[in-house]
Amino acid sequence: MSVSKKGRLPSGVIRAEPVDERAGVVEPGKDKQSSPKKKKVAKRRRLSPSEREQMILDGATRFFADHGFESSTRDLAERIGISQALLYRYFKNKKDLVERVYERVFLQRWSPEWTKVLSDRSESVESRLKVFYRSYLRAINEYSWVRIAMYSGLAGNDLTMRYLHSHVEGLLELILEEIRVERGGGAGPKEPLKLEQVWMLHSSFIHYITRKHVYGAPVDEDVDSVVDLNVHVFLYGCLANTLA
Amino acid sequence: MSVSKKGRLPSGVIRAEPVDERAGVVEPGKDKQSSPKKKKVAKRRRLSPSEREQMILDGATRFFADHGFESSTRDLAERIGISQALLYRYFKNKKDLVERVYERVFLQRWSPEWTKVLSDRSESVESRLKVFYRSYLRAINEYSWVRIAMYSGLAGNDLTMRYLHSHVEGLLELILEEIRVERGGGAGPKEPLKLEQVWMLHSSFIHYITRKHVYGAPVDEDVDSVVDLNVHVFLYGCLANTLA
DNA sequence: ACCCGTAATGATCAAAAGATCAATAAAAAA
DNA sequence: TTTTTTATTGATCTTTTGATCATTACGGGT
Repeated sequence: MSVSKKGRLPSGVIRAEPVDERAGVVEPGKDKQSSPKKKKVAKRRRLSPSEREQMILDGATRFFADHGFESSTRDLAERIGISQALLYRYFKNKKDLVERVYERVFLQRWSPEWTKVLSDRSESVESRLKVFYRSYLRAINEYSWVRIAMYSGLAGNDLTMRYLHSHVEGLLELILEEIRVERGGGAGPKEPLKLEQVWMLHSSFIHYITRKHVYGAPVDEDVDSVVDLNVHVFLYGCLANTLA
Repeated sequence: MSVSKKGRLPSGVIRAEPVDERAGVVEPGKDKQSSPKKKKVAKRRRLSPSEREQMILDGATRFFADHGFESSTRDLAERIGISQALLYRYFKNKKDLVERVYERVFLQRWSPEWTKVLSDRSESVESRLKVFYRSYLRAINEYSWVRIAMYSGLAGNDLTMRYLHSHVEGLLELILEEIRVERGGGAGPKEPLKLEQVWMLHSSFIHYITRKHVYGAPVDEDVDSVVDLNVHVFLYGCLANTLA
């Protein structure tokens, strides 16, 4: 199943981050013929290896986010505006390119600040959670991230899954602990708060960006207010549940 | 990128519903040779067209859920235990087969009861929500459903997205209305409950099954208690938020 | 303006994958 | 049993796709 030349995006998906095709290639005065057919006659451009590599990674990230990692290198090359052969000068093979895209998308997007924010007991847990999730969503509420995370999850990519899990789970355990501490020695808890409950809050945000970027659904675009509301509802719900 | 013969499942994914390979083919007395190599020498079996079609659809559903719709018809045929050519006797082409899988997975799994349950004002909203979500999860908390929904969402399948959306959104609006009614003329609401809030509850369940079936993460397996807890937390959280 | 190193490409190959069809062989009909 | 029907398959065709390489031509250095 190949990707047709035009209409590359799945119909129905609202592109959250429009990116012009042939990203990076500027090409000012190019009107040889007014192209009766849509034949690309782009003149060959030489870039420094590092520039070209970045351009390819950018294009590949977006392209794979759109169509998944099973799409062909030919379509990818066309999308970037280079020859297919060139891909293999910069990447050993397709698998290698895919790995690089994974890294690029995931490993760069984690802020060590988050642990600090969540641990800062001079602020209320509610406040900390709001700050954290605003920041967290600013980091991951992005077309390529969401879709590639989903594609790689479905593909069972070990690196991705291990990464997503250990890291996220760590934060959630921290959150759990902080809530417990703030509840403190109050009236005896009816039930101890469980990790699965913290997942409830987290899930609401993950699925929020999934609806937006995977299902192309219309969502409340005011991310911050969604964060504040969900955190608030969650905390007070927990209060009602864990206290007598 | 083909699917290797052994180890078809993405490593790391915990199969929630183990299904034996070559589903449906029983083959009682088949010990011609004790197969020095894993060469399939299965004797040719004739089934009625309807039986065979079902078998193919079953196999395809599971197979595509595992590996996505880009996987080859050859691997699919091998998995089912038939020749690749046979697929094309029952389905015009691959696209056609995929469509049938979509239908099978989605269109059959909606219960008209849900609207009734949610509308029954002789019960509390909390009780109704718990009953509904227990039933809803029993319907969709299933490996094939979750993964195919995700694959088709990523692919931008129109049918799927329209289906998921209009249907689900309808239920959520109903829930929203019922909560508003139950809140009724109490102390003036601080803020009117918004649909995005109901999504918070819904999301927690969707992501719960996504963690399980897409990311292969360990989750609290007691679905009913997760439902009860999340519904409870959500409702009391809303109460705190919408009432003065 | 002219080299020349190398970025970039077109041509090409082999394997994979969708699709077709004549030949085969179960199972029902005779 | 023999015949008939048609479900099933192996062989094969075409297209797609990952990957390679000799050739081309851009642009910095002189």
